[in-house]
Parts: sequence; structure tokens; C-alpha cells
Amino acid sequence: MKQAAPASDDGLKLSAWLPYRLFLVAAQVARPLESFYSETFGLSQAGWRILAVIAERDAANASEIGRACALDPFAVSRGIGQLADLGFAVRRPGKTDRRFAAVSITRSGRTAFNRIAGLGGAIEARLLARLSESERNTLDSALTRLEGESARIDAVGWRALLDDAGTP
Amino acid sequence: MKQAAPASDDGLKLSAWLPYRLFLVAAQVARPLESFYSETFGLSQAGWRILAVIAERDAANASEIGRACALDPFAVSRGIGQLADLGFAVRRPGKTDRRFAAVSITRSGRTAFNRIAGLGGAIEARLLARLSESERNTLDSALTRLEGESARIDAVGWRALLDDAGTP
DNA sequence: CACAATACTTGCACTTTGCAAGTATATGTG
DNA sequence: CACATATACTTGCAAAGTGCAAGTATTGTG
Repeated sequence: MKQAAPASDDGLKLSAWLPYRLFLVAAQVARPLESFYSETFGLSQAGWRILAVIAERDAANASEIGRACALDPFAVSRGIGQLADLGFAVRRPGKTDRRFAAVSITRSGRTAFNRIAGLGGAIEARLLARLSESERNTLDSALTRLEGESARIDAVGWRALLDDAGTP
Repeated sequence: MKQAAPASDDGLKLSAWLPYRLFLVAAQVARPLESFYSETFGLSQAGWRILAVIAERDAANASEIGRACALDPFAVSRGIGQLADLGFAVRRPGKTDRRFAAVSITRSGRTAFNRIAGLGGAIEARLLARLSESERNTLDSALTRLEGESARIDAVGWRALLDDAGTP
């Protein structure tokens, strides 16, 4: 917990606030990758995320994809539509239950994925190069817990968060 | 018949890819805060960022604000306009050079800021509660270096990144 | 004083997003 | 077996956000 610093404000300094710092790194690192896949393949961010999911998980349905890359059903539907238009994915009705579509990556989809993943890997490597071995391990395990906690924070909503803050 | 062929991919697993993990935490944590300030005050994300900047830095001009919260001049101008409409900020022409506007937070702007910052602090506290003291220190120093490296990554663009990847 | 430079600001086209309503399929229920 | 209900998307459209060209106001320069 923090101490309130100057007279009248609650002492939240944007540049030192953990969520903003995480956002900044994520946003700055996402921009070059995003211009790459959007200029090169005409992919949207949702399209790229879905491509990455179906690259490692064949014949996924829309809800699985949404869960795996944190997209709502609308975005997933549109993203799959985009990938299908580009020839990077195909959707077939599911074998047993035809309400579920089975989405699979195509050969050219995988080629595109590999090119984007190459750049993604290079970016990650540059970031990791700035950290020591032990820092990487700490960051890895810390991020795992932060992922869990942020999911809970998201799930409970701001009303509950303010209540908790009032009764510590 | 098609086979899932993970043999041929570059092994970038979205859920283990550092930039995605940072993005996920940042996005999940930003959502409740965003719905709070947008429902309660009608603030946009840019509006909130600018409010946070002028809460700690009085009479800033638009470029300073943009630099402090990573917004382009258009977004800053519109955000300030929104804050002015809401009565959370005022802009006056600068004392010496009247091209520069001096943006200041109003009393009601500070009240709003304090309410949002309260929730922001509660969110950060929940995240930090998941980490040990030494993890917080490691995360803090690691993030500082990641901020620097991500700014460089953003600055050089994807062409340079791919060249580097080819010639290590 | 003409002209360029700076610091925003606005208008407008274009894109993205959120959500209501729609389609197709499956699963009870009387 | 008809019919209501539920599930899994999908589409249409309006609202919101974004990007950029052009505009305004002000200051520096030859």
C-alpha cells in the first residue's frame, strides 16, 4: 500500500503505477508487430491473436478461441471471417454438434504465422536480453500470479473493488 | 484428411509470450477502472490519462502532457477538450508564449481524480499483495529496463527488428 | 513586413466496437 | 412430434474512436 504524498491528492503517479507501466511496455512492443502484420498481411490484432491460437490448437471452436486469447464472441467471429477471407483459416461445421464450427489454419496461414512469430520472437528476445536469468524466473512466476489476480479483478468489477478498499 | 502439424511452426505460444502476458494483465486490470470512470464521469481513457498527468503537474502544455502519457497531439487536444467540457480542467494561453496552452486541473477535476486514483490504488494493491517484497523490487527494476527497451523497439520499427534477427 | 516555424485545433473520412436482433442447430417437455 | 428453450455463433447498424489534411493563432527570422 502507498502513502499519500502531496497535500490534496491520492498520490497516484501515473508513471509509477504498476498497471500503467505494464500497459506502456505492452503497447510500445505491440506497435511494431502490429504495423508489420497489418501492412504485410492486412491482419487486425484480433486476426493475429486468433491465428496464433489456431496455429497451436487445431479445429478449435469460437468459444475456445475466445477463451484462449481474451476476445469476445463478436470479435472472434469477425476475426475468423477475416482469416477466412485472407485464406489463412477455414471453418467447417463441427462433427457431432454442427453449432460449433471447427476452425483450422491453412498452409498459407501457417506461413504467415511463422513470419509474424519470427518477429514476435525477436522482440521477446530483445526484452529478455535486458534481464538476468534470475530476473526472468522471478518475472515469469510473478506474471503467473498477476495473471490470476488480474482475472479476478476483472471478474469482480469496480463496485466490489471499492467495497474491499473501504473495508480492509 | 488434414493433420494438425505443430512440427512446422516457429513455436511461439501466445500464452507464454512475454508481450502477450504483459498485455493481458494490463488489459484485464484496465477494464474495471475504465468502466468506473466512463460510467461515473463520462471520461475516455485519454481523458483519464491526461487528468492523472495534470493532477501532479500544474499548468502543463499539450506536448508535455502527450509525452507524459504517450498520447499523440490530436488525442491530447481532444482529451483536454473533454476535460474542459466536464469542468475538470481549464486551459489558458501561456504567459510568455501564447501558442502554448497552460492546462490546469480544477477542484472538481481533482475530486474526480482522487476517486479514480482510489480505485486505481486498490487495484494496484491487490496485484502487489500477490508478490513478495523481493519480487516487487525485482519487478520494479526489471520493468524499468523493459520500458527503456520497449521504447527502443518501438522507435526502430519492424524492418530494423527483422534485420537484427537475421544478423545476430 | 513577408514568410517560415511552432503549437495546437478542427473537420471529415474511415475503422473499430458494442449491442440488438437474427440464423442455425440441439435439447428438453407435454 | 410439435413447440418452447437453450446454445453457438453471425450480422447489421449506430456510436465511439482514429488518422490525417487542412486551418487558426502566435512567434521567430531575414
